[in-house]
Amino acid sequence: MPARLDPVSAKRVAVLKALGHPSRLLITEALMDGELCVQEIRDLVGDDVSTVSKHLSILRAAGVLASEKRGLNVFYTLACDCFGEFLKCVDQVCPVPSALRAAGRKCC
Amino acid sequence: MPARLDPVSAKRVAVLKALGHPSRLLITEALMDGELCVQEIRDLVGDDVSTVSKHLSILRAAGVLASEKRGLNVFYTLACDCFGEFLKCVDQVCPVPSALRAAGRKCC
DNA sequence: TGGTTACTTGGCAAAACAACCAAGCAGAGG
DNA sequence: CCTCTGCTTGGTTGTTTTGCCAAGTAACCA
Repeated sequence: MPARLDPVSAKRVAVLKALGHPSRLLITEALMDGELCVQEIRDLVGDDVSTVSKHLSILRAAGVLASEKRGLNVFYTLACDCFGEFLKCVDQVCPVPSALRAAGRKCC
Repeated sequence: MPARLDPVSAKRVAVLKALGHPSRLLITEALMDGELCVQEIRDLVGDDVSTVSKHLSILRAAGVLASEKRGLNVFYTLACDCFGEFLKCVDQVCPVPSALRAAGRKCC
């Protein structure tokens, strides 16, 4: 990575990298339906608890998730309500044939 | 990756992973100002041409970029006009203190 | 206090990724 | 035809990531 990255882009990379993993995206998508504790997330993705915990750390460090400890459990939630909108944006970054774009059709 | 991913999420992961690299994000951001050929991109990121070419392959495979050969040059462009909107969405997936969210303030 | 549950952290081996060099390939122009 | 430029592909090496096990920490309960 020779080129220096400005802080804004660096934060973007952190978020994108955090979400660019099958298990981590799955976790984040699941949290759109509400908070989950680590065990529930473990059942969802099927990995070892330690692996899940590390995934969650990465997502929290990137600012995607927030966590709250209640009793013995740690509950994870989306840090931002706009994640659904974000996913729509991801889906719109799509391979539209340039012919369509040249014809003035927008993909979003 | 034990849990099977549905095709939609798999595509999302590909896009997010492709953009979750400093050079690749830099390239994509630069293309918002218009098409660039490989040499120009090489000057931008400062990597070896072969490295740049591989980055571009990844971005094209993910559907983020499109390429067109004209003469000796290969020009790369954004596959979708909505990339600026996408970046806004990325920036909005932010670490807002839960206190703010609890108070009903939306981050986006 | 000791035990149990829930989670995190450290450490390690396997896998994936990144970046370089070298070689190959395709057009353009002698 | 040859050569040169622009880009891609193959190969190698070094780094990063991933995922498991084991050990450690924290909160609850008896």
